[in-house]
This record gives sequence, structure tokens and C-alpha cells, in this order.
Amino acid sequence: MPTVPKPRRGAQAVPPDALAGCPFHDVRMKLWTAGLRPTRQRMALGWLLFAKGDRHVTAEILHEEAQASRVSISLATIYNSLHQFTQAGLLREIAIDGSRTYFDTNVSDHHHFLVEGTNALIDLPRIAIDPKELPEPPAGKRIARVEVVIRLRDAES
Amino acid sequence: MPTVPKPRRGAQAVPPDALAGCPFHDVRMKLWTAGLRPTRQRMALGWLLFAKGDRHVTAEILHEEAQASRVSISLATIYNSLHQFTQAGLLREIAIDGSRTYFDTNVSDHHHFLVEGTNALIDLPRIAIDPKELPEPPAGKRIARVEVVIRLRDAES
DNA sequence: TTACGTGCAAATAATTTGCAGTCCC
DNA sequence: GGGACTGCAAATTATTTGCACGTAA
Repeated sequence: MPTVPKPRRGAQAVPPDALAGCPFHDVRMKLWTAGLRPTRQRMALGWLLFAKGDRHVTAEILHEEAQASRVSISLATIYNSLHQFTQAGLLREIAIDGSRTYFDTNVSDHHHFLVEGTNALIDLPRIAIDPKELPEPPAGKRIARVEVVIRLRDAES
Repeated sequence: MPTVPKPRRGAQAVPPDALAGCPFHDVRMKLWTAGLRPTRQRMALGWLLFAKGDRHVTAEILHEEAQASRVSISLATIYNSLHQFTQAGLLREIAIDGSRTYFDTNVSDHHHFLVEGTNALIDLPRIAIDPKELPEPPAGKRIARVEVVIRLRDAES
């Protein structure tokens, strides 16, 4: 069972260091402030995930990348880590149909193009969704999030 | 392997009868015009799916309902039938995350509320999405569909 | 009759979990 | 040292497929 510790008390206030700009320290800091121990595996995954700008990955893809980087991490640990990162707010699960789960390193409020066939995801340039345009939620409920997926197909077909 | 025959030639032009209003004949006609043989199993499923207005179902739910109706249909056949219905345009798959696939009997252009926790789906009153508001698709691609999911959470939490 | 359909059981695929051993603080 | 973490293998869950048999046209 994956263990998800609570965020470290006061971590935000007393970060271990502030060598911003160095990817290694950045990842360590991300983990630290999230209350996750910077283990070898999590550092490696953090490196793969956050050092290259915004990404959309599946557990399988990350696993392959780790192996390509000669870092040995079991698939189970990758799943566990992805969920821990998600709970810590470092990642976001993306809701598209299809059997596999995608994780997005861009946790800001945004939406996606989904290319049919390849299942590739592309961040949308921000489209503003006016809350006033949205329908009223049923009684007792509030809107937690709006997710928009724009499916793309080859132009000629 | 599920076989999905092409729509019956000229079926639209020469429907077997036109007793609209009778659910039994309506389902039979739906299948007929879709080019699907009205077998006992498909008739039963069509009955469950289309006789009660718009519905959101999983294969599992349909299976339980069929058993509750004392109709014996294997789960494999339910999966096959759901996909055949979908290909025939009688159903639509809904893209939400989560492990199971939902099918919607409302195939018109619309969107959904998704209640967190129960995973219940609720059709949205039509919200117009202005095509002019949408971002430009990448070169060589066109927009096939826009899907909006509004996640709901209990108001107090 | 004969291709289309169906049920069953086995096969996949993605993901999760139990647990014994390892590592960080 | 002790709880947090990891790897592995087995377990789950959702879905698909192969194939022998059944059935609608």
C-alpha cells in the first residue's frame, strides 16, 4: 500500500536551500516541500517529469524512459510515485477515455487537444471559461473543476 | 470476434413496419435500420437501454439489469453489443477518467456533470460552445468533437 | 442453409496490493 | 532504530478474444 505522508510541517517556511535554476535542487525542493522523501527513485522520476517542461505521461512511458536512462525502477513504484505526486499537487490526472491514465506535469488550469489515433495530448492555449456561462450545479453541489477535451482528426478524413 | 455488418442496404427506405410509439417495435426498428439483426439478446438490451429515456450505463450495470429482468445474457455479449450499438450510432462512449467505460443513450451533442464520489453522470442543459471561441487546431487537423465534463463536489467540503 | 450471433472460458492489459527487505532521517 | 519506501509477485478489475454451438433470414 502506498504511504502518503502529510506535507512536512513548516517545510514551505524553511526550505533546505534555494539553489533555484539547478534542476537537481529544484526537484529535491519540490519533493521536500511536498513532504515526500527525496529517495533515489523519486528523484529520478522527478527529473524525468519536471526537467523538460510540460509533459503528458503514462506509467508505461515513464517506466520506459527510466529504463532508457539506466535507472531501475519497478512499474509498481512508478504507479505509487505518480499517485503520490498527484496527491501532493505536483501532477494532475487527465480525464480522457481510453484504458490508460495520463498524468500532466502542468497543474495550472488548462485544457487539451486530443489527437485521435495517436492519443497524443496537446495543451490548449488558455481558453477562458466564463463561470457565468456555466450551468447551475444541482442543489448541494458545487463545481470543482471544468475539463474540456477537443478531439482532433486528420483534416482530410 | 464481434462482427459488425454494414447497414442494411436500403433499410431506411423500406422499414419493416412503422408502429412508432410501441417500444417493442421501436427497438426492433432501431436495430433494423442500423443493420443489426434483432436477436433476443439485442432486443432485450435495446429495451433496457432505450425504453426509459436518456441513460448512462456501464457494461456491468446493464448486465445486472438484464439479470434482474430474468434475461440471461453473458457479459461478453453485452460488451460486444454495446460496441456494435456504438458503431451503429445508437450509443456514444463518454470520455471520463476512471477505469470503466460509460455509454450514453443520448447521442445528440451535449455535455455532462460528473458527481465525484458516486461517479454519477448528469446530462447538461445545452451549453452552447461557440466555434469561434475555440482555439485553432494544429495544421492538418480538424476538430472532431468538443467534450466538456464539469466535476461536482459536495457544496460544504 | 449459412453467415451472423452468442456463451463460455481463457487471454489481455492496466493497475493495485501484500509483504519482506532496504534506506533515509 | 524505526518508520518511510521499494521491488516483486500475486491479485484485481475491466475488457477482449477464440471457438464450438445456436439461430435468424
